[in-house]
Amino acid sequence: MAASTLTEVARLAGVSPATASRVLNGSARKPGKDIAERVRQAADSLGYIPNAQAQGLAKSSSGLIGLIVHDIADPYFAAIARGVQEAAREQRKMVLLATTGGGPAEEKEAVAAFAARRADSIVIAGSRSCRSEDQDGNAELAAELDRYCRNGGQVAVVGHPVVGATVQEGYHVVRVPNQELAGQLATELAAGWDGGFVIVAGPEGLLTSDDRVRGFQEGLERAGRGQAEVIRTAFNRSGGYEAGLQLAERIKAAQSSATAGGKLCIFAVNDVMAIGAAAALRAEGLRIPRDAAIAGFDDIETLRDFRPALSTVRLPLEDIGRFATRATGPQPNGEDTDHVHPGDVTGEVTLRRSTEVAA
Amino acid sequence: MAASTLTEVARLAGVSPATASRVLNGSARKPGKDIAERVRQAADSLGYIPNAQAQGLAKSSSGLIGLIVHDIADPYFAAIARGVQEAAREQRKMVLLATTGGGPAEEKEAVAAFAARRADSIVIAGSRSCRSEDQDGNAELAAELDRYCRNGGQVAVVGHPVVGATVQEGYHVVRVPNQELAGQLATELAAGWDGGFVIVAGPEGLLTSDDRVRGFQEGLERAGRGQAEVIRTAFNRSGGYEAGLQLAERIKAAQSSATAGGKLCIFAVNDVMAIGAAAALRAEGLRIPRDAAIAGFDDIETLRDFRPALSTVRLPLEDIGRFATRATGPQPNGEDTDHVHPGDVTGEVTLRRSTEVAA
DNA sequence: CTGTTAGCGCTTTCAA
DNA sequence: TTGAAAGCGCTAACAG
Repeated sequence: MAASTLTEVARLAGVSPATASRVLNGSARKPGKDIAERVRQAADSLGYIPNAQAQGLAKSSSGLIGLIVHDIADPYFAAIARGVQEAAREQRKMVLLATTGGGPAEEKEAVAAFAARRADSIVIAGSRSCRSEDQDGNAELAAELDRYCRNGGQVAVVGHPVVGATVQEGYHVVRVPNQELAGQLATELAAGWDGGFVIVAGPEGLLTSDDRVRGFQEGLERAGRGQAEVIRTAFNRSGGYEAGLQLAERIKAAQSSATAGGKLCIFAVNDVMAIGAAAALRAEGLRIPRDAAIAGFDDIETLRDFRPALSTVRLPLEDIGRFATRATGPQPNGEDTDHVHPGDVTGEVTLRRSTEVAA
Repeated sequence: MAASTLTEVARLAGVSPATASRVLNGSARKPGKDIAERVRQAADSLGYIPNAQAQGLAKSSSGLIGLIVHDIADPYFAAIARGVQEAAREQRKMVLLATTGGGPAEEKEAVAAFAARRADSIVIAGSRSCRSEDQDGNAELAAELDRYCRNGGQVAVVGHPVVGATVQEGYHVVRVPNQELAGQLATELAAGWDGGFVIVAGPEGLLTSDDRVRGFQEGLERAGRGQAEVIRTAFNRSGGYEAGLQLAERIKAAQSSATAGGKLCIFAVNDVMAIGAAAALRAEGLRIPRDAAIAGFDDIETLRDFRPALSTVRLPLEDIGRFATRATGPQPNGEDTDHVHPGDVTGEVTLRRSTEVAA
């Protein structure tokens, strides 16, 4: 009743398990054609499926790639996951998924679980945090990762290195030029906007958010504008919504007062927050871009049909996942390929309706 | 350098591996407190992480749940995946992800891969197809699943049973009342709409799509309306977009002709298609609901901020994933709980702006 | 309660 | 080229 084993196949074919193994799985040595055929027949007459656990045990490698995300239902992570999945398929590996909600403690657990499963590599997506409350967690995570690498594991992190992680072999970082791109966005926005700016950001210490804020401020400065006010809130839709509510008040107040001069351009540090903010403004009876302009970051695919179309920075999310995964995989076998960066992440400022000045 | 083993821990603690195993992993028997402490200390002084592969081999079970989706970046699947992930965590298992693009052949491969890894259970999301081209694939998939179940695997399918699968122990189906709900949607829509209806559907043979079409037609009939025309296209955004382009032509023609009487209400069999169709109409200069009404199905979370708000049928996607996963898990240990359905999937018609008749 | 002894299914030297 | 044997790390009978 139980799945049949290599030994059974071997017996049926009248050969040793060793030979059967050599035939059925890729071995350096090639058994005789006749024998090979017999084994293969026996194998599929028994419906033989190799036991990956046993193989893994014997070879001490599992063909598994661990992926850590905050939330797989978040389109940002889902897009990255797709890329990871594709790259995994290229390497003929399977992906193990862990959802952590973003806490380093859970991430550490996920790494340990992956290590236990002897995952060949681990991809960590999702912003790092350097808040003091996360300090211990980060340290533990770093330690766990360290150990994993020391035992031969490969890890790739999207965005920033894990805070406190020792640089070492097997540890890759796929850098995302959040700061530069946010700067560009600010520059381009400033060129067509003479009102004020306000930034809707995630909690201080969230590295991705901080980078984008910093970059945006720099861009503003380069454009000869003053620093924008920063509103800190949750790094998700509802955070954006709350901030939007606040801003709506303010905008309406400004409109009714005689001061009504410069309109506000809101930069939310990611698309999902931007959508939340936009929803709040709309709920308060404001229109975009008539009453306020708004821009996001990421260019989430599912959100592209949103109207007014959201100005944002396109990030090649799927590629990011792919690159990260490839970085942990076997070295490409091409010759000149090893000093070519396997993938430099670049983004693109994409201005759309949501930040157009009224005609 | 390599991860340390149970044997090493045991040696350091001065006990037998068996004892070490008993204290470190949940065994029925409890070793003495003093000994237990020694072992535990040894374990974390060595940074011991149990080798799940070895455990799996020995216990012949892996703590893995395989999840099969068409595309993890599709918000529909991402939402289900989140539910699966949560339920997996409840069962202290990890999820293995396979993305198939929807073909039964790939699905079969995924099942085989899961079987090779000795996944404890498999959850298959994504519409079944009964198109003739998929017939062979379905048969093979069914056979693979069969074998998997016979070897003690648990499988849950979302929506419909795999075409041709023999009903048997360990095979669960989480039914989704697509047809009924589509019927209700049609009824409610018909109550407030006196124009015509047209259905934008996926390819014939896609069971989910077919159910929704059938249900909608029935609802129309019950409301004393004639059958709606069905436009077949791809079961995704671009399918919706194409259909939308066609319809836009038609609508504009009707508007310019004197006939301009009944407006069109478009029912797209899923939200993503609906959004695509809406985008096409908009691109052609039409407005919703002024020039046409439109409704979808699923109530995808990310799409709720879309304007005009999309009328749709809310499906508890996350619960669906959860239920499916739970169905494959250990029986709940409560007493009366076993004749209580672990989860009946129900949906809810949700009418919003996109189908409002102009005031 | 603890230790000993076999495996789980496969790969891989090492001989033949 | 093939087979025999040892072992990957852990669990589970069975003894002690």
